[in-house]
Amino acid sequence: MRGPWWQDRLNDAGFRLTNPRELVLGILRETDKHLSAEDLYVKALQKNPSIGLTTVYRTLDLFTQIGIAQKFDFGDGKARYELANNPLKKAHHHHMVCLKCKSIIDYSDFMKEELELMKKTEKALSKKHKFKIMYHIIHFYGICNSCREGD
Amino acid sequence: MRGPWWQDRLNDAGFRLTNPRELVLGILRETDKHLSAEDLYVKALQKNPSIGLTTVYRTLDLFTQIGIAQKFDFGDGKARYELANNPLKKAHHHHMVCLKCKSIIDYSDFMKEELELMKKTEKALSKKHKFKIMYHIIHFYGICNSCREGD
DNA sequence: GCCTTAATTGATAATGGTTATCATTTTCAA
DNA sequence: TTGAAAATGATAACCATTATCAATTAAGGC
Repeated sequence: MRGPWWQDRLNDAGFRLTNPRELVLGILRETDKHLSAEDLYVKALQKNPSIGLTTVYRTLDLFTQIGIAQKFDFGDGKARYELANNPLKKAHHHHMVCLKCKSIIDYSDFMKEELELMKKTEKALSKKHKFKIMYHIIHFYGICNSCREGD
Repeated sequence: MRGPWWQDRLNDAGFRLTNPRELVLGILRETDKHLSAEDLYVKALQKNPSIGLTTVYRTLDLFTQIGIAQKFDFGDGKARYELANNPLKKAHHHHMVCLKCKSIIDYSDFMKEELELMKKTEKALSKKHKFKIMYHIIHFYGICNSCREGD
């Protein structure tokens, strides 16, 4: 019997869909933001006061490795996570990060062209390096408008 | 009087080209690897035993903000740095990162198409969001060949 | 050159996100 | 039901990075 895609993904990779994992997954599915491990832990506590921070970290790491979630680093010292196929998110998007204030802007311009190119590249790289690619990330780094004015 | 590009970049941004900065820059220019702050510090110590780790961090941050260097996070807990225009490096390249062992593969396939697309995107985003873009990053995340076999 | 002021530096301590450890609990299959 | 393996959670430890602050250095005006 096949379940929802994330369950299949877990099972196929040889892992169990446990309560804590389901909980974290549920939170990821409900938001359209980039949540940190701490963010997720706090939200998880509200639904299950016995969950541990370590488990949240472990779960996020697992999700990332099997392609359920994506891990981001925006340079502010803590990692952020997003569900890979988030129904609430604009289908596919990327990020612009301010090197000063670490603010993040999502954008989704030129996605069609970009997706094509990425798909092509991904295919070639997978083959060439025998690499199982889970996801890709594109970041533009620079200085945002308000930080420039502050000079 | 204009000096080399990095000096101009510093001056134009209102900063001085000091000894520690010149030292860090020299090390970045001599390598084709992704060095961590610690790596750079150790190398710097050999040439100037009085340099401080804090200064290395500060210098790298400064270089990143004014576009002399690029900062990378490959998920192993420490940031890496590369010179923006490194004569030793393959002109333009990107990275594939293993989510398990954190190994990094540089690649430079499809660079022509990619550069075109990025340039176009960059232009549009800069204008739309009044964002001064210093550099972009493309990462493919997945599981490398040897980590897959280890399953 | 000398002086003034601001920029820069470096030693140290503190911060804080993440991971290691390990005993306990849960899950799945026999 | 039962036993082995997987998963969990509390705690301690780790370690990259940043804050602090007194000391040093650089640049421009005189």
